[in-house]
Amino acid sequence: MTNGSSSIDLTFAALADPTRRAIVSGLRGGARSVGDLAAGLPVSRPAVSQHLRVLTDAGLLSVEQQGTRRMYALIPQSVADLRRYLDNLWDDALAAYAAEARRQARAKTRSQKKETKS
Amino acid sequence: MTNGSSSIDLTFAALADPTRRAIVSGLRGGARSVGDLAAGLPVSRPAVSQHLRVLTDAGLLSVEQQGTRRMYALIPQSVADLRRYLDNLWDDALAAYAAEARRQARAKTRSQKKETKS
DNA sequence: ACAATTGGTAAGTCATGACTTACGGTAAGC
DNA sequence: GCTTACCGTAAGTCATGACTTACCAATTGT
Repeated sequence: MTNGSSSIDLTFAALADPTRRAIVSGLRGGARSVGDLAAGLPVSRPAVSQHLRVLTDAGLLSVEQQGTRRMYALIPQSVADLRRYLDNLWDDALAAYAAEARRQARAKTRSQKKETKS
Repeated sequence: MTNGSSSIDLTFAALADPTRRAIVSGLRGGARSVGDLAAGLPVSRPAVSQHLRVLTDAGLLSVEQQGTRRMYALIPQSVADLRRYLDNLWDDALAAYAAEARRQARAKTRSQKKETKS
């Protein structure tokens, strides 16, 4: 249990690329076809296909064949998983931060007593 | 307002690397020195220094010089920012998902009526 | 059957970045 | 003052991955 970053690993790697985050943002309004997505991006359609592959492998997108087109859509659950990962990080960081604040407060009090004494 | 990914961009890029996420995880319990962090990682100390630079530039970590050592700590606020980004993504994706579910339900109803009729 | 639309795959190029060793610089201890 | 501990930076190597063009497969409509 050193870290449970099996699927989280793929997710972060997928969202690291700006073009892929643009694709994800473009899918916030619902499912879209590959050509449709590529039309709004500064890269070629094959490049978009490759990005969609990465995002799908990471479990972020779902595909559905509709005639000759393939409709890609965001999977809300995957975003929820990422959120949970950050929630844990946030809780721990906050706790550590609070503990450190208390520690510094104690140290300050001690040094003040010391000054008063000397 | 096409996208507000100025700082979010650096954050995602920073967290894309597994070693850097390991560093962040190592800091969940509080501040630690460079050598201390490097001792628990499979890379050299200079490599850790470089990672710490990236994480600090992304606004994820803070540094504090203590004698000859430099203590790095997680900044909770940065994690909170990331969380907000995902919250927006999650809300939109959920709404689109729900809308799509309704659309499919309508389409199914129509096709069933059609079948009944024919 | 055939042409057109749509999109995935292959092969190759090129930039980015993660890592190493070597070095320099600063603060504590003798 | 000199050594020791700690750490950032420089320079160079090497793997990864993002992108391109070219090609191929599948579906739709005439």
